[in-house]
Amino acid sequence: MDDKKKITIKDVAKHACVGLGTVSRAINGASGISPKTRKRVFESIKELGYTPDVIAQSMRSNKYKNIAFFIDISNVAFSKIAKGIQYELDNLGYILSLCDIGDKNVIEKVMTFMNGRKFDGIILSLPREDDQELHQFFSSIKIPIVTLDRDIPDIPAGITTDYFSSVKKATHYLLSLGHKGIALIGGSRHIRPTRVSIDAFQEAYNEKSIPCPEDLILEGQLTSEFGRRAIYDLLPKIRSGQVSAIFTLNNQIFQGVLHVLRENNLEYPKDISLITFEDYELTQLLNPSVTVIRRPLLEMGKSVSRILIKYIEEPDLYGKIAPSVIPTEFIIRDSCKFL
Amino acid sequence: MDDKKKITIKDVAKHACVGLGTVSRAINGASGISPKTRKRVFESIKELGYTPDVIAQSMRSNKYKNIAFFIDISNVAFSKIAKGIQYELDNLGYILSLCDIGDKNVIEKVMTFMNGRKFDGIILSLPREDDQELHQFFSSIKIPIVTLDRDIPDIPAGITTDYFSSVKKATHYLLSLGHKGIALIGGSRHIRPTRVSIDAFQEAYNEKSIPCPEDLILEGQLTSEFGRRAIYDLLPKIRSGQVSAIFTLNNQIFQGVLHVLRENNLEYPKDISLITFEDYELTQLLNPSVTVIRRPLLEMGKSVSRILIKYIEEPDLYGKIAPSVIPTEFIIRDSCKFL
DNA sequence: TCTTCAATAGGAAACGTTTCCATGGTTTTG
DNA sequence: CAAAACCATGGAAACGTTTCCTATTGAAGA
Repeated sequence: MDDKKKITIKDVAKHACVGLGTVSRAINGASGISPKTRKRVFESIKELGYTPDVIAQSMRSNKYKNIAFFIDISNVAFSKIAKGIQYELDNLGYILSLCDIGDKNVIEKVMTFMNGRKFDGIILSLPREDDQELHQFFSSIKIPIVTLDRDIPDIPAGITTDYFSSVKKATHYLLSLGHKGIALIGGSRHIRPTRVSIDAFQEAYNEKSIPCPEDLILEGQLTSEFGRRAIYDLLPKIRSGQVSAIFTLNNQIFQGVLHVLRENNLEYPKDISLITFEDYELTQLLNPSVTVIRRPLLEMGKSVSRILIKYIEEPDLYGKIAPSVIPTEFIIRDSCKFL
Repeated sequence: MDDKKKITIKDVAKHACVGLGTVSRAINGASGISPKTRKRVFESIKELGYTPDVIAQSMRSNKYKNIAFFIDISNVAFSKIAKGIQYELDNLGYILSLCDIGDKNVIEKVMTFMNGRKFDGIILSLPREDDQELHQFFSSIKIPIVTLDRDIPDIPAGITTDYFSSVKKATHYLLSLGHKGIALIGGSRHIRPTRVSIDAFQEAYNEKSIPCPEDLILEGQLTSEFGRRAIYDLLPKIRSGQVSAIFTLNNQIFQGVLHVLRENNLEYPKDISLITFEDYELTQLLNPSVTVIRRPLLEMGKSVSRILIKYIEEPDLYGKIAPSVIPTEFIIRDSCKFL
């Protein structure tokens, strides 16, 4: 009935007997308006049931209250990170728009997604750090961008997870159990988590003055396929006792490894010791349970959002805030045996 | 340098020596423009590197190319469904905006999320179907809404998963193995998947003329806490042999159950047989592997998106398209024993 | 050849805000 | 007490489109 016409700022102005600008100032909490008038305006707003039109607001102000998030949805970490991001953005009054870059043609996906759209900021978790085309594309965008655990030139990191200390601790743990032949299966050095983990792995060996078996550091992709292939190649060395432990750097690789071990009737920790990244239902409920490095995924999501929003609201700070360093945790369970 | 000013439709018009309306018509593929002119306009667009301003377009056209998706992010099904939705929306030129309603205050979350925002449509996966407040809120919204596997008055279902036949098949399977005391642990009857599953469960018993043990149908929430509590109460009956199989209706309940079984040194399938909903890394990699009912999550996401977009683009059809019926699959693995 | 009609084109108005500028009133200052 | 400074206020202009109305053109019909 009475909602046949949309209520606009003009109606509010008329109802409160003030000018357009005054209503706008009241809404935006701007200065240059007396408390008395502001109160009157809010009364009219309430009485008329007025809600600002966000599109019209965006049009004038170039603020969209909208954040784009690029990530590989297939990673188990995704859900919890997304939950953290959504939680925090909601608190701060922003919307989360999601783009999956789990499949091959990342640049194409990114470009069609961004095409003509308006966002206030971007959270980026790219599958590799050295893609020139992508780097160029994102450099050409003039809004705040932060990475989630990636080192990309010209794009500040929102958060940075401290893999180094836990990986070193985990490696020391294996060495102290008597393992010498530890195979490390990860992504590529072009991605921060893997790169840092490899460095820590090597340093752990060095600190114990044990030569690090470089040929057991297997770089590939963070997929179960790569996990399967890698472990398959290792089977002879496992059987000969040359390799007695496997350290996988993400859940997908871990799952691939586990599959092949099963197929070959190899049991852990009897035949092989296991450590992996990412603590989730699988590592907890497997029997025996699996020793892991845990990242606080929810907190990572919240943290990265907070930094991005700060950059958006204070553009002068852009790139000047040190990324939050997120601690990790080494959790010993039952998947490694004493040699 | 030359990008100090934004290129607008006016610049294109000037460059192509045509009027504003003509450029607009060209962009939107509208009629009333000759092929020759259209070509010239497109040349200018390309030459100037013009991209339409989506905000200004939205302002005039009331189209936003933006879909809101409400779901409990903590459910394992979420990732794959989201992947399917994002994939399809991307194809159709829409953006996916995500809102987590996994925590308690659903209505509050929904309202702050929607507050003043503009979407073309909504995909809804509510934690219960009988929340009056929510129902009222969504009824007051005048854009297309579809549910994901929920029966909610006045809101058409986008898809509907066929639980009935697989649950019946699964129950028959257990009965044929000699199990009589099967405990069914699910959510509440106020949610379609659980309701349909209970019906199928009962019918399976009836078809075999075996009295259905109504007291073993446990309704609660789809959480691991409820799973723990339910199984805990069942322990005496398991030990006495009164209950020999457990059928859990979602992954979170299943995980809770598994935890308690472990804590009590009960092994499956030796001490208890298990069947659960949702096929994922855990059910595949557990040893023994777990017999499951699988839903094609990716396809569910794609399907529901397609229907929603159809409703958006042809408003006359709203509510008139029968929801896609999504089949499920019963996969027998090693978690049930022959009594 | 003149009239009619359809197709194409141009551009003003409108969408609902924010921002800026001008105005008038009040307070401060010397 | 006059001048200066300040503040609240109203409203026009602008943001970049789409839509509608009007004008022009050329073809078809008589």
